[in-house]
Amino acid sequence: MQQHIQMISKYLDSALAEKGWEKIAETLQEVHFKEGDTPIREGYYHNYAYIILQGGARSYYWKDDKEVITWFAFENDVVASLQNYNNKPALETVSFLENSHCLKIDLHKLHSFSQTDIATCHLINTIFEEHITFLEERLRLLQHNAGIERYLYILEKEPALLNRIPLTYLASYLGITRETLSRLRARITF
Amino acid sequence: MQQHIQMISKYLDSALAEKGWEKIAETLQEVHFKEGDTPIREGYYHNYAYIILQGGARSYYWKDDKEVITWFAFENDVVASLQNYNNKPALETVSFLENSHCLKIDLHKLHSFSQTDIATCHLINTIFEEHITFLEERLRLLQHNAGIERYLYILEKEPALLNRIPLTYLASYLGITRETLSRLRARITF
DNA sequence: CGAGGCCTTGACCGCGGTCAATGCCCGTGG
DNA sequence: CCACGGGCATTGACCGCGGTCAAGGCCTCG
Repeated sequence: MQQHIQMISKYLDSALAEKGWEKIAETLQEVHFKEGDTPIREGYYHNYAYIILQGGARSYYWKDDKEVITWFAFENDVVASLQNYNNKPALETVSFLENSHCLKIDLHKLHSFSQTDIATCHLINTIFEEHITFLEERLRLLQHNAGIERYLYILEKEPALLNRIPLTYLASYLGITRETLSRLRARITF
Repeated sequence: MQQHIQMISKYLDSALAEKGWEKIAETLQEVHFKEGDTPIREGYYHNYAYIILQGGARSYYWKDDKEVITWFAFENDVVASLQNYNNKPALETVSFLENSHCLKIDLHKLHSFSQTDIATCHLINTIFEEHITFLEERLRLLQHNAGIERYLYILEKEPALLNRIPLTYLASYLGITRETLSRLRARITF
């Protein structure tokens, strides 16, 4: 199980320092997903979160008849629905982009550990905080920036993303159409 | 001090059930702000959060030479900078919209209580969770909705907002210009 | 009564959405 | 080995939403 803890490299430093992962790490199980697998579905309850050891996933919801992508997750990221954690149906669908290798976290156990184990409670705090930082940065990007600035932001901050996802997904993530993204890219190249 | 706890009505039910507020409540102090007071400033450290008992505030940052408003807070809302909580300079400025009456929370104490007191740790979890829900809803609003839909959302979900803030602020909050908001409103009225 | 803050309205135009056609890459099957 | 089809990206034509700049109206306060 120590091996699992070592794999959770992203939260390792802060969490192990307070022995935060030890309790939940004992319950972790390794699982594999294939490209296209969709463990978490909008409107449904799902009792697990996942840490991606190898692979990638995306989260999206349906607006009118189109998918709107809200995030991507890759190695060392946590994949979960906050609603599921609170015993409610998910608001988004999570689908794997690649064949993936994950650690499975039981949400009921995590929730109940956090009631009595302060280290687990801190662990959740850390994950929440990181998610808030991500969301606030994303809101800054979307609230008052033109399409070109949104794309340049990805080029600068997440260039690796371009090699792992279709541009159609990136466009949705940036809140623009695939055609507009295509034109923005053409503008930059020449 | 029990009086303070009773005033924190928004988090009272869940928090008091686990005695979450008791430790930090002993350190709360009542403070008053005047319209225009700006306790939290972009780039600066500020050691307090506030619960608004009466009044209102807004948070914003500077983009180019314009203010971009990220949230409003009124009665029973918590006003704080997550960066300040983590001992870093604030990313946003918080300014009071009205003469306000607040409870002041010492962030250092809150942080240190949360290290040993699991109830305080849960309290922070609750506040973080609520903030995540707020941010995710806001991202849905901004990522793939036209101006008119954004305004209609406020009309439906937060109609009281219209009576307390200038339309210029609302426009910024919705990610559009004041002129566009004005035209949208004209379209709806007739 | 004048000044300033806030909202509205007008003219103009560029960004970005929609619809449709075309190009490119690659896997599959004849 | 080549031909076809499907998935994805690009490009074009068109146009409406929303940004910018500027002017004008309304209300409040000094």
